[in-house]
Amino acid sequence: MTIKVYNTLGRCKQELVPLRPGRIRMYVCGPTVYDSCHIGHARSVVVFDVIYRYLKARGYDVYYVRNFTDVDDKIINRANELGISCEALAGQYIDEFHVDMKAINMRPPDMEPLATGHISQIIEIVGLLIEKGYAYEAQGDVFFSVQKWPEYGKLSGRRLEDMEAGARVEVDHRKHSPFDFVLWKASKPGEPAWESPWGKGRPGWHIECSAMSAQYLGETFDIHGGGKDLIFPHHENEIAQSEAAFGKTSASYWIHNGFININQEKMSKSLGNFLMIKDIVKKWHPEALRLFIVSSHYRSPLDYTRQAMAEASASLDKIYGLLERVAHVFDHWPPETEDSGDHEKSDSGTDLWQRFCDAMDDDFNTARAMGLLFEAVRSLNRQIDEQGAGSACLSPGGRARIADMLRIGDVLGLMEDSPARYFQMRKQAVLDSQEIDPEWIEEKIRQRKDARKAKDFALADQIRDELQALHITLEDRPEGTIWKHGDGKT
RNA sequence: GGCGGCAUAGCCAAGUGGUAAGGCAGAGGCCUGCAAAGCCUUUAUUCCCCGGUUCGAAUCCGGGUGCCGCCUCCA
Repeated sequence: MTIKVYNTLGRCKQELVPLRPGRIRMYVCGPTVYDSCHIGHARSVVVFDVIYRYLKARGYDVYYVRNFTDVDDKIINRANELGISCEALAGQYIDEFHVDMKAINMRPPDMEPLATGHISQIIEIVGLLIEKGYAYEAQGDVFFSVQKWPEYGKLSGRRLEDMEAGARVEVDHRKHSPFDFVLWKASKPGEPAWESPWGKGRPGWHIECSAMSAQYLGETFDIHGGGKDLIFPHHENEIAQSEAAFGKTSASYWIHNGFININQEKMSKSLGNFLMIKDIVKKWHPEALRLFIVSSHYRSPLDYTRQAMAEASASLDKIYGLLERVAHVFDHWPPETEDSGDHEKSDSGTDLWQRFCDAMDDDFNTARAMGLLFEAVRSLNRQIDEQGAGSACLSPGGRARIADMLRIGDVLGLMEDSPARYFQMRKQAVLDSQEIDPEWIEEKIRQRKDARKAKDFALADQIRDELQALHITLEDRPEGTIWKHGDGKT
């Protein structure tokens, strides 16, 4: 079984062949830390988190690096506006980023380097590029000369001539070509600055990634990822400078995730429709956000709407509803499911994990994987129905299927809560949003129970309707009545 | 102007040559005092349009239409 990935470099699916068997080195462009993380960051970060988890689940030794860009124009501008130092601003948003990542169940990368921690490596690469004739200095700035690099444009599929024909191009007469980009920037007074052979300055945007990826993963590594928008110019420039400096291939596979729109509009400052991760997780379970993201293919555009999130949330309820039944059957969570180990087909034939791998091997097709997951949910619900409540065990096939489901959850970052905790959280959200005392609900349930006992169904139904209007749904179970969050329909 | 992508049921979304996954919503049924949850059945003779290739196309080719992204900071 081989994994196929869509490589932006070449624009086709290719077999994933690691540079060294069994080992994968991947680098993903992290955020520029000058503001809070929005849902677009969430998608990128979730997509690569799932890829990371999957490769590990498939037995690869993975080393995953995601950087922070902690020096650039936006940070400087913002810090000046706020009257604080760049370090303080960056530090604040790095901390916030970590809080957000934890909230959405991200596995931390193996390394999270800072651009400012790698100035000497950056200076070294810039020097190398000048030495080799790919870069030139002009009044303290150092530019990369795109005309000296014949392969410039190979990632984004652009040709210099085409771009020059139509693009709006800044006029900087020191540049040999309008598309030359800055490797090292002379600092203005008050800006962060480091000593360099070209005077006091700071790194350009792209060079940091060349320096950090080379340092932690080697000059050639396996996977380089990021958002689609980074293809040009960021990754195009990065690939040019890295390959020119080191004289070898940079990354084998370039993976780019698609964008998220909000109600079919691009997120933008002017529309004021930026959705921050910290706000989303206040309203929804973090796994609902993850499920929303993995429900479509990572390269497709994704439209965020309230309804789409509500559907993702309902889907998650369905999954946890099954887990709750499983917990009840086993009287235990997590259930004691003897892991089927090599996951060969058991008697009743669970090849769920294998089919999941088939989907994921095809360019990380998580949408197809979700279909499999829901089929498994249905089949397990059916099995539990057929056995009847109180039955203490599930067939070996059922147990293996549950084990597979949880294993899939480990990859997608779903089903990581216990069902009890999950529904408790959902209930708590109802209580908090309406300032309801749970004891009051219990009292209502007792009143309804008495009414039902007395066959006063009119009263019983009236109580239930009253609760339903408050988004509280009752379920009469053999062992008694429980309540769950509901949609408020009466 | 250049480069690239997308168009599948009411909505979301898989499916790259062999006869349309899955979720939500809807309808009917089982269960229930009635519900809820769960299960079962059902909902696209058809995949934007027009041609072509093929025994066979949502899938390949040509043309058209409509959306969208990038080319400037952006995940």
